[in-house]
Amino acid sequence: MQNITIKDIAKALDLSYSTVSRALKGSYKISEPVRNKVIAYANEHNYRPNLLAQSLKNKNSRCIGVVLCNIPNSFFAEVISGIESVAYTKNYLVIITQSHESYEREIQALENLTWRSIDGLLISLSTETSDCSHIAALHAKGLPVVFFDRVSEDFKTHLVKADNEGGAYDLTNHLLHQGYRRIAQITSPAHLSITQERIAGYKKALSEAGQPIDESLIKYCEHGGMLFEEIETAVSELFDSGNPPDAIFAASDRLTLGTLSILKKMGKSIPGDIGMAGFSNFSEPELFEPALTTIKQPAFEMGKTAAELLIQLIESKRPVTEFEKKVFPTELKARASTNRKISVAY
Amino acid sequence: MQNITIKDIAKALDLSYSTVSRALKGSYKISEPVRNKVIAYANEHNYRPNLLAQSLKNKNSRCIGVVLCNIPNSFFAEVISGIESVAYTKNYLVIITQSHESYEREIQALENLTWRSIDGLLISLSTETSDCSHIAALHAKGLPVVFFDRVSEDFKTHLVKADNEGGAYDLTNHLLHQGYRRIAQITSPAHLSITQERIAGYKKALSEAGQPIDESLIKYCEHGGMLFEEIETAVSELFDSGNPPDAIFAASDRLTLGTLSILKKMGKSIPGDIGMAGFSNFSEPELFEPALTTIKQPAFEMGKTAAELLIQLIESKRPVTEFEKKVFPTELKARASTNRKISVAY
DNA sequence: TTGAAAGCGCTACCAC
DNA sequence: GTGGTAGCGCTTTCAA
Repeated sequence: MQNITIKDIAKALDLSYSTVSRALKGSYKISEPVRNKVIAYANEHNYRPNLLAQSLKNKNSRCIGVVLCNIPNSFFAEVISGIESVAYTKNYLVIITQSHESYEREIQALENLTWRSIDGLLISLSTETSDCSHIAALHAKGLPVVFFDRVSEDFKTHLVKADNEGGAYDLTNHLLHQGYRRIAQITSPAHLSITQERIAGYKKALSEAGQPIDESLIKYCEHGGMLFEEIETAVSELFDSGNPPDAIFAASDRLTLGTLSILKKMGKSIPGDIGMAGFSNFSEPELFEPALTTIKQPAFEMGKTAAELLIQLIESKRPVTEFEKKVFPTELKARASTNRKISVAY
Repeated sequence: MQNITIKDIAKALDLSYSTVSRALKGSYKISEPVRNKVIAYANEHNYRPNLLAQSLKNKNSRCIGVVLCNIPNSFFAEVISGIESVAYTKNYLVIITQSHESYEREIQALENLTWRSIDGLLISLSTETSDCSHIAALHAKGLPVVFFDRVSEDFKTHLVKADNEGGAYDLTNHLLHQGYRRIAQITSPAHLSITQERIAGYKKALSEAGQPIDESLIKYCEHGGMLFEEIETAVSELFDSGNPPDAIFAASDRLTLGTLSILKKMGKSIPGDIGMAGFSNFSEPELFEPALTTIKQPAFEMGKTAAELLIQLIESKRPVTEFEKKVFPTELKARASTNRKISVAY
């Protein structure tokens, strides 16, 4: 497992360590022939600088840390691909850690990452996180941070998110156009930015259509659907109320699949008895029964942009003072689950 | 971003570096009072050893590298969770890299990982990989390696896999019991261990049932379904032959979803026109139309075991000479997609 | 243009 | 038990 080192090259070529080091870095203060000789030898013997030693010396690691709720989630899995695509070309390593929607584990993940010395952080907050002081502390110490998806507006840094309000607005409008009137939203905890935005878009569409807003139709899942039971509770509360909804709009990937699963178990006919749609990045929503109407976020692009902004921050010579807030449009794909016209009883 | 170091502690407590270092490691050669004093001071000032420095010195990194085809795949996503669950408790960091089913990228990923100094490697081969000399080189240099899922039998090391033959056998048997007779298999490239095993199980079941084996019913997808077109080609070849199948068995997650999608696009009635089932770890296969019969692998357990075996290898004092081959049973879940009795025309 | 040497933070060997 | 010191591989002053 041992690689050739600068010392080996120096010895072989009868040069000093520093000369070799400089030649390898392409310093101008080295004569052509020496530089060429060193580089040739290095290539020939497959020299690779020891990153650990470099990092120790330079106090950087060429690693970026990612904290998100969980990998199997199709939205985040795509985001990761986006992040990796740029990290790969810029020669950064991506270290992914999962918070599993727990504030505790988010803190642990962060500690672990900083302990391992990362050059920058990409984070999407866990559903439990309302206090961001653990992140603020790192940010204050100078760690570059970029938020994506579930962001905090309290930081002077870049933000990457989807147009959650627009997506929720589009989806609610679509449901209204299909003739649904009592539209429920099953959503994440109220303190999350994404929740607030998705509710705002929903209310905006209802208001514009002259529809009443019934707060009892909005069900918050405190663990973002990590606990299947909380989705079950939300759904049964909706149906057990005297005035059940005629459509459900689920505000995240997990909530969407969970709700669909519960509705089917209850024997509800979709889209006849009830319309069903939600935010989801699952790759094949048309395979579901019924094919699922979704709001899709450009997850790959979001990951890509977040990573680009972060690396820009990391590599910037002078302190950055202008920060961007990138908002990506979402895409509504109407399918059978909200289409009363092709409704089939089964 | 600066943490307190051993030197700071030594200075503050008027001790030597080495004493502090030893006290922190809980060495027996340190007097109680000194040790306690050091530990108290360290805790109070939130001392964290610099891992980079430790790694440089000890020539280990407490990182394990993982190479797999791609993260969004539900099987691998679960495997990752399993790996992380043990890495987390053993205090290892998991670095995941994707080969995207490309031999080239697998080599690059491996180079990147070793350059970053990992203590051990968990790998599932890409579909393109038939020559394992890149891995053999690292293994020969002393890097602990554990194969999972798509393994190579050419190494003296631990292997973790599913009972692919048993799973394929069970599924084929199930199809036979449902009355299907011309059962096709859409599968990965022939050189992969998983392919060979899944075909063996399939053939065994057919033979035992006295059914003929028709090689033209086995379709290999050279890229494991990464290219949607190769699945389309496979399916259309099956149907365009004079003698089409009455059931299809897809041998991986991606192939299963791809095939289902194509059959639906073709307007085939499942399970009436054709039965459909496959290997898949997708979390909600009952949401599909029709609910999908699957062979599920214990992905989490497999990841967990692979990581445990790897860490055992890494931490073993003496050279390990006895290697394990862990084979995990698969689970057949029969659902509507292979059930002719509840077949519905639509 | 090149070389010597210090030091990043840590561990381990050798004295005492 | 404790302290001094060398060295992991690299970069970077400072001299020459």
